[in-house]
Amino acid sequence: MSDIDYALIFKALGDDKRLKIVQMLSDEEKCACKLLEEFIITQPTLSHHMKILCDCGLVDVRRDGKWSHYSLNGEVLASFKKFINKLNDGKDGGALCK
Amino acid sequence: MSDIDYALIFKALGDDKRLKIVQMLSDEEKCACKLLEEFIITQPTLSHHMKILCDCGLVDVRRDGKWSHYSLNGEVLASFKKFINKLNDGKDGGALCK
DNA sequence: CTAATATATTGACAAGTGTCTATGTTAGAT
DNA sequence: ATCTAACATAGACACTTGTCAATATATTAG
Repeated sequence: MSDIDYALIFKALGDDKRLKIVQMLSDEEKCACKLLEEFIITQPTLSHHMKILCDCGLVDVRRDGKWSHYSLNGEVLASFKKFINKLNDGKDGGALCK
Repeated sequence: MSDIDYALIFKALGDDKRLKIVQMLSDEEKCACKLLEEFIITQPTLSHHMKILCDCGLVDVRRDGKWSHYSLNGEVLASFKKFINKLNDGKDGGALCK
């Protein structure tokens, strides 16, 4: 259930276009053709990016006839947020003494 | 002040070793030699990874004689968390109607 | 000064990545 | 079945990346 590879998620988001795609998927799912309109890349390139986003677990696909609808996976996103929010710099008066 | 390239931060964290380094820097700064002990990589390779982490803004260096002490940059980390926490899947009863 | 220690820089190389064109696959319309 | 639309897959290519050995720089000790 929690075989999440966080480095893989970071790597997936470490590309301008994929990061923008994830932001576009925030709050609402979108089909590939809608996503494609926002970029000046070919359809196979978008398909490649979506595969990377799906492989890391952050994005789900819902097939509906000819269309592929992509959305953020709520559980993985929540775990990912949790992972990042646990990081702490030691300067903001936390549990550590100076 | 907020010329933060988030994709660059994601890219920096998209490597197993760099992600582990950032976790090691959570809560307390560490010098390069301490970090190096945890990995089976050469010193130049660690130096290369630290440069990438510093270049994206997430990590700061404090030079102290022969030693370089690395720590997480609180402001960038906070902005980064904020950026990620704004992402939302549209399924958890947020402001959206079904 | 010389020597040693901690770290950074350079140059090289194999492996990985983003992109394209071409082709394949699947579903709906005619 | 044929055609078209939406998407995926395969192969190729330039570019980037992680790694190392070798070298350079900077600081401290003697």
